Amino acid sequence: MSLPSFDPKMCGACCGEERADAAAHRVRLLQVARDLFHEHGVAAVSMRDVACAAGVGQGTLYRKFPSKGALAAALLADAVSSMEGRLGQAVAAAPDAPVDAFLGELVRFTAEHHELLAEAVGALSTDVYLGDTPIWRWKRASLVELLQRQYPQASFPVQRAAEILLDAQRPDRVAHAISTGDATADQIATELSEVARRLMA
Amino acid sequence: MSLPSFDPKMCGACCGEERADAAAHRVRLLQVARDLFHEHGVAAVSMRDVACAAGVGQGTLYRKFPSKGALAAALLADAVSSMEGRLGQAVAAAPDAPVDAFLGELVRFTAEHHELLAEAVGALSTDVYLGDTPIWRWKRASLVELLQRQYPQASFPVQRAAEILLDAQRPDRVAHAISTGDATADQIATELSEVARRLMA
DNA sequence: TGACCAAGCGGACGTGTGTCCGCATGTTGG
DNA sequence: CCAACATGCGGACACACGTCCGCTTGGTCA
Repeated sequence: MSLPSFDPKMCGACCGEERADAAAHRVRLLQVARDLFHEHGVAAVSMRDVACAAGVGQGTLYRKFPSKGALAAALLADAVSSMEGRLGQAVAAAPDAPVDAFLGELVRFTAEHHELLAEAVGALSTDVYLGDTPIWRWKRASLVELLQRQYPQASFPVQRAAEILLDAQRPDRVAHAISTGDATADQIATELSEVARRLMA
Repeated sequence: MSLPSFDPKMCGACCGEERADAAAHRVRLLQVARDLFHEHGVAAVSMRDVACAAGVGQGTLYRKFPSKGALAAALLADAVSSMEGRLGQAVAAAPDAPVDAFLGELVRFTAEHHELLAEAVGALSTDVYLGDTPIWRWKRASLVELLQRQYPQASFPVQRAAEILLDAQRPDRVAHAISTGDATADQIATELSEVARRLMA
């Protein structure tokens, strides 16, 4: 019984094969976007900036990444993959409290990548409700799995518990709390563990 | 000991007196915006549309309402005021379970005005974290008040409990759940009451 | 009543996201 | 090696939000 794994392809490429030069453009675009976002902040960098800095036209950029949110999601995909490793270790290190370990990793992840996360959810169409992003689904599935493992006899619906725990760490709120010194990532994670315990008791 | 009251002026007008014609423009703009939003949906109506339909220039519209979010907030202000009435009655009718009554009203409110709510929070600057809107502060203050009343000996921080309960009814999620038939407003409210009870127990 | 002035007005403008279509180029079969 | 063609490219374009500044007009005071 293992955690659901995250498929980066859900975020980046579309279907079909890419021409060799197109693939090169893709990696350069990701690289340039990562650098620019890191240097100036996500909100301050326009899609035009990214395209120019990479030496391609806007159309090319939008062909690879249909929106700024998709670009952010593609950048997040790497981070998620690397988190999966730490996550496995953390869960293995605390076999009787996997939820707490997971929430710890997740809050840190949220705090570190809150700008990209905000961009990734904010740019979706309004029919699909905003949280419904591949990364979010992966988080929820993992959390459901761990909640069931840690609280096998819970009397509260696990799906909803997972959603509540995820909504309680909205990127903007986490970032705000940490930047103003109201709380540290670890404090937030501990608090969420407590919420989980009370919900699932 | 009474609930905090919501001040509509926090959402609409700026300071100072308005010239007579300007006040007339304000009410016409609100009227026109309400109608257009109702007819075509908030997202499909541009600020230019509103200004044109009201027969004024964009500058005039933006003078009254500095952003589309502010316009949405001004429209919400009425709804909040009218909700305050029902809220008082609901709380009075259930003196020993005011939190549950409040959550019921709130979820219905969220479901009904989710488009305006999304617009009102989505259009804020990114320094201030997104939830920090007058309406949201009013909701949290009221909920804190009622939580303390219903659960005077809680062992969980009331502020955080209130925030969790509010984040758990994100407009997009509530609207999505209801429109797909996953849940009714009353079911969501009941579930949230249960969350409150478990958190505050 | 008339002149003065600040408050108000309106649309041109700047910047951002995302679309479109004619043109270039990598790829493949002969 | 060359031709033909699909894939990819790039920038002009459409449209949105929000700003700015010169002109207009309601209100007031002599």
